[in-house]
Amino acid sequence: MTRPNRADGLETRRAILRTAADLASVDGLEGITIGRLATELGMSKSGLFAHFGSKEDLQLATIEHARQRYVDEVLSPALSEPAGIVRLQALCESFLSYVARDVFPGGCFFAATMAEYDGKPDGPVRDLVADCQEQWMGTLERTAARAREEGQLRPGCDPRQLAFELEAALLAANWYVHLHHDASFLDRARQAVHTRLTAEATARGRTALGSVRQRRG
Amino acid sequence: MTRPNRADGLETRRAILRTAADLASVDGLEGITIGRLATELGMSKSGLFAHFGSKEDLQLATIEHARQRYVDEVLSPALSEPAGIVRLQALCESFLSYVARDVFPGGCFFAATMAEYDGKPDGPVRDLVADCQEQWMGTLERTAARAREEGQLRPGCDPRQLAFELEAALLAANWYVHLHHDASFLDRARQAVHTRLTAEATARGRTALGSVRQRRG
DNA sequence: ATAGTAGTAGCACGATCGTTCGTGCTGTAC
DNA sequence: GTACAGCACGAACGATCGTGCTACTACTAT
Repeated sequence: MTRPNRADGLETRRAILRTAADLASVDGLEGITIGRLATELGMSKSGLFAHFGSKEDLQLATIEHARQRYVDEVLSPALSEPAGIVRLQALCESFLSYVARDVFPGGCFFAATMAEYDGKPDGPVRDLVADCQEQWMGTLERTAARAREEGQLRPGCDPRQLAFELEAALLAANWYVHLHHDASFLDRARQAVHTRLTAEATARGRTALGSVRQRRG
Repeated sequence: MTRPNRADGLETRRAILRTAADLASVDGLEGITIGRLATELGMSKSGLFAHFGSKEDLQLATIEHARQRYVDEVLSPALSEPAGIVRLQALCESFLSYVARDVFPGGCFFAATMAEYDGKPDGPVRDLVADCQEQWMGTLERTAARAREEGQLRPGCDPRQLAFELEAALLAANWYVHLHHDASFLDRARQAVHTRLTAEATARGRTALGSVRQRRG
């Protein structure tokens, strides 16, 4: 049995947040309970609670933890691809892979929390959730805009509209995969992304996408 | 003050379910509380509870009530349009209108409950929610299939894929309208539906869609 | 060796959860 | 007029909620 060390606090805190994020992806951020969380981690309610000033603080910290996990699992891999349409495609595929890999047990953490808070009145938690969502959509949009600048997308293409439609397919896949226990919805989303991208792509854009596919195939 | 009549039971039950569905669209079906519901309706917890054998029964009844409202507000209006691509378009527009009209205060009831239960283990409530979702997607799919039979959609068009992509746009609009308090996402979805339908439509299909648009001015 | 600090546990609080029970009122049926 | 069914109520149950307060332990710094 390891005794608590000087630096165990941060370690414990991390473990709490990891478990909290996992639980929240299933039961929602409001569904998290200090008691359940403590039981899950084999510690006392009060011991756990002492790491946070309030449940709201815990929720906010959980979101930040999940954001970091999202960056590591979805954003970072895709950012190694060249900016433009290839990266845009990579972002979509990265998200679908993240869903397929069950990075969070209940599906995408942010999809779950967005759905949980979208009808609720404003508040710190809701605001942070909305901010995360906005940031992700912004990434898609900026990547699409860059692709258009590179001449890979039609000049008339609306980056925000394209981001909206891509994100819609990704979100729908996330829901249906879990709701119907059917991973084939990931391929439906891939199909949708492919259709949408090639429809908006210029010849140069299609070439860029094609060369990636060849490099991988 | 009205005294209870012989038939007041059903009336009260209906009022309970109406309020329960409204609350659930905001806070989720698990977020419903007998106490809050009773307070909201100005009656006692026990009096309310007596109408249902358990909270789960209340949840199931709430879903059935919401399903009826959905039929009235979304399905029925669209079913007066001629079968095929016109009806498919009408179903999408009907859904967007239903979101815009705030039929449920927290956005689409079924989007909210689907998101709430998609990561949870099976159970009667989850199963019913999944069934509702499947039925709606099935309606979109069958309508698309019919449109293809009518020669309004390309022979190579996959009705289920099309239904998935349309539904994705509708769902995304539902989330973002409320999350960002920005009704313009409804137009984003309209744009997506239009793009998708015209891309899959034959000349005959486009004519059918066009004549409707003209008829409406 | 001593004081101080970080981390955890124990215990208790008021509130609220879903649920049960007994009671009373009202309108209908005999 | 009396019995009954339908409906709602208040009180109370054990459980769990978020949140404090106190005490103990292990480590660090002096």
